[in-house]
Amino acid sequence: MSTRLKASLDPCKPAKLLHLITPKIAASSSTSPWNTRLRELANQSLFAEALSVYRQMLRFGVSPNAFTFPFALKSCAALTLPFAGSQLHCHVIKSGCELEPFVLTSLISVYCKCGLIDSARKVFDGSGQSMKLTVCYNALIAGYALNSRVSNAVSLFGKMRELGVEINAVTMLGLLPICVDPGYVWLGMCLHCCCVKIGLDVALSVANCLVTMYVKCGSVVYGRRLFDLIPEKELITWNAMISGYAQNGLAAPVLELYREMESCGVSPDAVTFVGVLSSCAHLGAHSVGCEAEQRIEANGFVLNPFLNNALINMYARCGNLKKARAVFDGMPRKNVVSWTAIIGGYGIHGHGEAAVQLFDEMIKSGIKPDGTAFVSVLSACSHAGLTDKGLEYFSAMEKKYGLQPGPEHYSCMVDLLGRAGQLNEAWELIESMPVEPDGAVWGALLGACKIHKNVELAELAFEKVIKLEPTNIGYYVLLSNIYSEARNLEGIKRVRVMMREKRLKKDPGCSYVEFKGRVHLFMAGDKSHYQTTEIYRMLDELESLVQEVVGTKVIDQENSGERLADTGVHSEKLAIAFGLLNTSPGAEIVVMKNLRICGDCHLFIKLVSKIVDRQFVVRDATRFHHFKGGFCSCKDYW
DNA sequence: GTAGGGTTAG
Repeated sequence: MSTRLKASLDPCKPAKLLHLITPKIAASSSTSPWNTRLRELANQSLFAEALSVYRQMLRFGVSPNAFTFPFALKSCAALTLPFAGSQLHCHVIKSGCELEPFVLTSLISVYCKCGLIDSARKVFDGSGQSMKLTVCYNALIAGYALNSRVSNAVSLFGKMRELGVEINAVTMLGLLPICVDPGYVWLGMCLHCCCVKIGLDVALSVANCLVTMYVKCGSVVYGRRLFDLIPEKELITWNAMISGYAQNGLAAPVLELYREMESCGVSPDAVTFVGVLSSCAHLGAHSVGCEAEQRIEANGFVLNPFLNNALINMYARCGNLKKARAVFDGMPRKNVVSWTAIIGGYGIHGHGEAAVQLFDEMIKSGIKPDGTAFVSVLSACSHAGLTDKGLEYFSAMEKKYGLQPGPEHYSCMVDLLGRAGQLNEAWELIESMPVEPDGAVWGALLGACKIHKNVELAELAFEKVIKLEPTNIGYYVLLSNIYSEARNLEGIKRVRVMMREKRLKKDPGCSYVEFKGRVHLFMAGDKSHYQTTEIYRMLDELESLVQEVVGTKVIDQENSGERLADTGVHSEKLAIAFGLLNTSPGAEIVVMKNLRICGDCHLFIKLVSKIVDRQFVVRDATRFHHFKGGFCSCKDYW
């Protein structure tokens, strides 16, 4: 027996156990009172304590029985103790309980949860058919699902049907999560029908799981339809839908649903707040996020690492780097997600040096970076112009950390080289890619061509990108703007014809400002806001002030000459005017935009900032902002 | 007196 195995079940010192077992239990030679205590502890999720009682029981010479093992095994499973689990298996065999269905099922489960799926299968196969109840199948199916052995889970389900073993709600709960796999969406639909047929859909847990399955497949609409049909929603139901919206980038519906949930009298938990915070990060809804943080503190969820990571992300994305750093520094145990969030935060705001420093610190602290951590540091390098540093990291990725760069890393590198004017190197890098370049890679090259006014290469990049993403309007606009700067009217016309043929319309740009816990959203030329008159009056004043300073009206490059669309007053200008109208003189005004900020607006805002002596932050949210469900009207927000 | 399951961050 290995020393590790021995240590895992070694009896504890008696002093430690005083609070766990009463003298009466200690004095008893019968198994029953020990089992009762074991059950109590396991049911309260005090698994380490339950195992202590089990060890003590052996020490006192009390024999475990079929009522002991399920609780002891469950504790091993919860604590992921494979050695203790296999040692318990020996005890089970010794006591002759191996074929007790309850013990059998617990054994399968403990092996599955510890990742020893083949041992679980052996236990399953070693028992007679009559011992195999639905629960045994359920435990193994869930185990296969947990260990990503999708086809094994599905074939075991087939076996159940073939042998006529009863299928119940828990069978479905094990199977439904694997239907998120694109290859098994068909199974998900079949299972849904199956649930309805045998009436399992009324079980709240199954309904929750179905909602999750649909939203994880990206079908938020089906998920929501099902959600609306559930009459008595519990916390997990709300969380499934809230997390589903959050994962699909539908931030505004998350906040709506969160409020609805509260008005239904359901109290949020840590999972709810993770979804809410990530949506605040998407929307730049700083004060909603702060409000959520207060509630998190009031509810005692402060030590939850998921929540802390979500808080870092939210503060960083909302521009409050100081607070993000404070949360990060306050975390007793930081994982790679915590580091990635803070590095990404510094990167987004152009603090490349700080991001790089943090990345090095992370490595020093012994945390191994993953693919996402590299995305955040590489994009930080590219935004801050740290070309050499970025190249260094990129080469270390594979050589030092054994991580195969994906298209997302290559697009960062193309962006990095492209911004630095090394267009040929960027092109060569794409040519050398061992993986197929995606739209973002060619798109990064196209973007670089705009900066460095290289029409010839832009045409090549455009040809490639449009094959991969023929309906992405952004690339047509980019090429059109490149032609526009080169005064190539023929080119502009060609792009317009292509867009017309494909029936593409420019996505409406929108900007938004957060004020008193509400997000105020403006489209270009928007006149639906309740302060429209004041806003336009304010803009008129600003325009004349700017005109006085520069002597001429700021030329709107994007909208002069050949126009792609009649956009009216730019949305960021409306948002700035709204901010000036409603915030106190010293306060910084943070404007978020879903598309890239156009050069004309940039100039206008810079000038206004100087003239009125106010600090503006206009965030280009293209890199992380998704309105997949289409644009919400302003009314949805106030 | 006992077992199987669902929601979570970059």
